[in-house]
Amino acid sequence: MSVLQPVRGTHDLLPDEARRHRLVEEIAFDVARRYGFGEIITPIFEFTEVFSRNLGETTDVVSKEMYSFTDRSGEGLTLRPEGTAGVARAFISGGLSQHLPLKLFYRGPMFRYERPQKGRLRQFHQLGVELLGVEGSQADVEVIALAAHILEALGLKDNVRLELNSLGDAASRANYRDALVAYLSGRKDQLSKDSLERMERNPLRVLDSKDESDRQVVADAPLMQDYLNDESRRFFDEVQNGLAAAGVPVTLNSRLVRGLDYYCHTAFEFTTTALGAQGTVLAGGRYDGLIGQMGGPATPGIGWAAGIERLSMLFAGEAPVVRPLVLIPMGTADAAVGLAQRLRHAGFTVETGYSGNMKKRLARANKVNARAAIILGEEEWARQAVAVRDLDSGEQEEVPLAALEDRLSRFR
RNA sequence: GCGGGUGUAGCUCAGUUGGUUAGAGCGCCAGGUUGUGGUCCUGGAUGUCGUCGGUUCGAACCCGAUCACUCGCCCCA
Repeated sequence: MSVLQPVRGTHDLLPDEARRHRLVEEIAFDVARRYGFGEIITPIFEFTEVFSRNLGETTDVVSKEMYSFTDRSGEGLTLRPEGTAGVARAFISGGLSQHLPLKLFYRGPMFRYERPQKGRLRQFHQLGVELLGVEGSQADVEVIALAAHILEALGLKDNVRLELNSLGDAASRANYRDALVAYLSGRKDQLSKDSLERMERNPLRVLDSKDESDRQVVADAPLMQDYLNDESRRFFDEVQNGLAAAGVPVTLNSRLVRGLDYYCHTAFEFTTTALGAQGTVLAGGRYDGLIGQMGGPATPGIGWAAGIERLSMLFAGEAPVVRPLVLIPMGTADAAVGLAQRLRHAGFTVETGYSGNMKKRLARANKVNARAAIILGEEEWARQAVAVRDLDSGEQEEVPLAALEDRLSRFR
């Protein structure tokens, strides 16, 4: 351990990267607002049970990836590994069932103890949405259309593919699970050791295996869609029709499974091939049972989350930087301070150098991509004027102080 | 948690079969202009060669451990 290194799997977002990160967030939130979503900010840690009881005891996230600790009063707390459970908890704590349907947007750090890789960190950032209180498939359609819209706004439309599946309701899922286990049990000798474990913990995961032999077994396995009951079947059809109407292209993937237990019906992922082993950029699904299971009023919900670092790596756009004006005092330091404040209060972005002769100060102005330099020479100052130099054209003129804001307005 | 690769200036990277003061480009600083930038010229500073230990007369180079990054598995955003 070297104290001068960031903790494994954590990263500093240095100014250039921080700007991209914030821009991605803002683009996403801007689109979400158009769909009526408002921001919710919940704590980054919760009582451990908020996650351990609701994500599923056997899931990887709960069984081996949580940053859990005991605080000074002996409470078991956990740094949030995902956003939905905390939002659901806040929904209940805050009595928000009075405000359904509810559309929430969130963003912020998440924590999972995993082996870091490209696009996979121990502290990473997600943005996501939750739509609570709508039973019908319009909610699924709107939330997925919003996701597609955000990815499009980020210029990623051609880099991602939407994969969709239905996990059915609880009854359908249980039936299917039994059928799948029965099928797999007859072929244990052909399954990888990972998949034999999956059969015990979460049989649906076997469908997702990358092992060649597993894939051959899975190719002939029973399909979820054949086990959907009428209700689930109809719901899935509605979602597909709605997405078609919204103009969102879909790839059906009957092997798409979600990692957390609370999902039902709609499950989806936007995937890319540009991030190595980390193909998922944005993923989510419906979780009708979660809030009731947590002890709140039975409330359906659907949502998704996206990894901001992953989005940021794919995002080609440049975060705009305001071009400042640079003030250059020549033996007029106090006057420069006063003028800088005057211009900042008038809404200009003003930088002042801290040392050096004019040559150095102009060179630095260049480096910060300044639009213009305002030179406070003693002679001009005596005439109540300054020299204004356009750093793009090189043109320079003397401007009376009284007219300064006016003359500078074109450099805004 | 498992397996592979990598680790030399702020950045991108050279560094011959182990041999003495470890290099380049970019960037940075200074000067060429005691009130004028972006180009150009000149000069300068870079560094526990990831860390610790071992082999050797001698290690950036060989060996071991460790840390970090990276690729894949697991899993996921």
